[in-house]
Amino acid sequence: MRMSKGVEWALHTLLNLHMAGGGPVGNGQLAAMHGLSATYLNKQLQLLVKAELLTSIPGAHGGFRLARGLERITLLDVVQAIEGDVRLFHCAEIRCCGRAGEIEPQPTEACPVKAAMVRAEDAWRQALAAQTLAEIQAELDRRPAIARAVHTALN
Amino acid sequence: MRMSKGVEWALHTLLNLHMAGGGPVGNGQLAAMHGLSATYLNKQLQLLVKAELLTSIPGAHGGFRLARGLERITLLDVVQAIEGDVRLFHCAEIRCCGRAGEIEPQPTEACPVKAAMVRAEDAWRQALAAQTLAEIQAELDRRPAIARAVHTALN
DNA sequence: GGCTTACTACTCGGATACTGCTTGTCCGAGTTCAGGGGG
DNA sequence: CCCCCTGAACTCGGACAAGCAGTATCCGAGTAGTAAGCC
Repeated sequence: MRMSKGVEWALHTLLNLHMAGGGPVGNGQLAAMHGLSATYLNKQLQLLVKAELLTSIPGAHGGFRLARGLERITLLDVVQAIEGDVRLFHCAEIRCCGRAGEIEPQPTEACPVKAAMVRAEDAWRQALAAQTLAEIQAELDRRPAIARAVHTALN
Repeated sequence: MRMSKGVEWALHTLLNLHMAGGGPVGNGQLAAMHGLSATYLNKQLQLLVKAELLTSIPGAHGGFRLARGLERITLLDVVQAIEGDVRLFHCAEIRCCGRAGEIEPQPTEACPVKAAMVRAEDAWRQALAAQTLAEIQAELDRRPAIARAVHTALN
């Protein structure tokens, strides 16, 4: 039960794209920014494109660009784009198998175990959806020197 | 990012042990209850023993027994026992690698990305810790016939 | 000199191997119970 | 009749394979810029 490291890569890369200023930035530069594998980062960025968080510009001087402002991108958007299905607990309905299935073959009500786990996961998802990348960027902006350095490094 | 199915197995088995009445129940019977692989279920139950949620009685007529009442077992206890480390997001501190590392080699403050993800996970863990198995059992007790059937099946 | 055209370099995008964890299985150590033999 | 001993059956416990998702990599398709050639 470990989240893919692609999520961390995607989050930092989205922030870097914002600090870059809006112009398209190539995959190679974005990877070099954090010493990542360029080809694998590309895979993650393609997922972000598919989720319509990024737009890709092919050809020379192409690259990736934010599809919308950071204030319109939540943590849940990023996690969902990279991980796909964000459900942690998958109920296999084992309560209807084996001897328990003989007792109650057709589940008349929802599984209480599943319901409890879903409640907890909803709290997680709501917390993810409540935080936008703009808020994280605001934290980074408390040290403007870094933001400026990133900007020059990517331009 | 999928939770081990051992969590579902453990939750249902703990509830079954409660309905069994307190006497030790063998691993084979517990597995047959839901048509599970007995040997693999045993692996999960050993984790619960190590977490002190269950006690094991060796020898003939032995088995597993709840170490404490359901009202003192939370969902977080079970998830933590099976999954071990319950942190979903592992920050690799990539902000200090590559060219970004040249800008800020020594992180003076906590990583805002990590902090945001941890906040969301804390909401999840709190929601897990807030729900006990006794509350789930209360839902099941709304149909006493099933609880009785499980009791007789395990005795 | 200006326009067309072919070439090159660079980009994204999907198809292809490798690794580690989850899942599943097996066999051994230990304990309890039952039955038989002896006192 | 009671006690002891031996055996067997059953249990847990850890060590040993198979499958699959995550990880990493490579190569092809496409586009923009550039430079040369032609009008």
